[in-house]
Amino acid sequence: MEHKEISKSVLKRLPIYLAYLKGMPEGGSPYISATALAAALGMGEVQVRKDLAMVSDGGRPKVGYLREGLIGDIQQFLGYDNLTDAVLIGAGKLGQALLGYTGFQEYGLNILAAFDVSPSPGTEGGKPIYPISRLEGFCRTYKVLMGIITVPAEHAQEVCDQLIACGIKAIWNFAPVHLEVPAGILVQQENMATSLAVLSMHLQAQIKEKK
Amino acid sequence: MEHKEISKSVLKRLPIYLAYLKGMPEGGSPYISATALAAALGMGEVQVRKDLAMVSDGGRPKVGYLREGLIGDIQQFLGYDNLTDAVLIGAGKLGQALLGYTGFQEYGLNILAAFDVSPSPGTEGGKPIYPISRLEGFCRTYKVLMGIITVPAEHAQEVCDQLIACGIKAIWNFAPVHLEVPAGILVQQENMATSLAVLSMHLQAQIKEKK
DNA sequence: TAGATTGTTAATCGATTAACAATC
DNA sequence: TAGATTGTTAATCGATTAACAATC
Repeated sequence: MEHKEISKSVLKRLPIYLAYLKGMPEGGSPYISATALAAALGMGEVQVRKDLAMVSDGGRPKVGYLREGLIGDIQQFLGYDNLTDAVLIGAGKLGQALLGYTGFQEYGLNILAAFDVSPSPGTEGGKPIYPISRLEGFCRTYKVLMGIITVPAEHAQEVCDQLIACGIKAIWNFAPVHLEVPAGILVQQENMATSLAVLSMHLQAQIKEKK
Repeated sequence: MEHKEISKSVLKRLPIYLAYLKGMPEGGSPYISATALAAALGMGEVQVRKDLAMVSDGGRPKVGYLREGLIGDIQQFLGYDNLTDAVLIGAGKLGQALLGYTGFQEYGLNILAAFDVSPSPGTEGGKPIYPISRLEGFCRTYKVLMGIITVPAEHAQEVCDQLIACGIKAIWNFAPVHLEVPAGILVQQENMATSLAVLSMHLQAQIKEKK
């Protein structure tokens, strides 16, 4: 299916559908309707239908989508069928957690190695940890396009600049700072504080209500 | 300042302003304007001004906001001035990373303890790890309202149900599954797959362009 | 004063939702 | 056929942006 223009909000919902579809119990019907998917995920029926129509044309009236086919279509759309190689900078607790997480393969992400200013020698989850001095050579050799930043906030910009100098085009930033980058480089900010703010407000409202 | 109705999108930007304001170098002007803040963060000038107006009335024409005062206003608005106690379920890599992260205090979050089905005895980052059997007693004793789920996807719903049974009102879920909860309970989904999707699409577009 | 900045009111934009026609 | 489901077109809603008046 040809890609139409797609909004960021649709893009963010696709992995949610994908996770649900993959997690469905085997043995049931091989079909799933947008209606059923919407109900299971607590989302709007029309929204789901529209989203699915954007990535797949396998929908059949009265029947719905073939589950397997839909999974394939979403994966292909998201580019999960060809793995993206990435490097991770900062092998602290969070960095190690990400390194050790085996689920990223399913999302098309393949972390090749980690880099750290003072790497405790050895590997983590089967992935090597190198000194940061070897970063550029590594990135050039393997033509790495994605970098994951898990260093403390105060070093994030510096690391970011290094990654860009190494030819990286997409950055997944877990440090709670805004990164300044040239045009053409995408920064995806993973901001825990943002999520916390939403939760915190909810609890405040709860507590107030109780009074 | 009295709280007006606030949209989720504003709520998500406030912590970003806060982080920047806190990280500003000392010694400069004690004032900061919405204009300057917008420029530094690469955001719309009017948007920032409107957001700030929502949480503070310390803005003075020609001068801007007193940095200290603005920090205080945002923190108060987000409820970061009184700590929220939380429990964490699932002391795997990710759970340990969160337990060990000292920065949450700044966001008003205080993780009291972690729980796990088979806890390796001892503590992590000064926080105790208990067997899950002690969860309910603990939550009741300390009147905990927030739970953080870092267990594998297949156990997330079960843990979620337990937390709710313990009186928890807000859940921060790191497992990549949709949680079914009764009304009045807030689930904040921390979905890495979502961020990855955005990055993945960007790289695909990049690669295509190159051809 | 002039100019930078604030806060507000109106216009635009985009995404979600509702209504409906098409299909098996 | 009747009914469930699809996909599309139009209406609504909300958030962002633009224009402007107010202030020090």
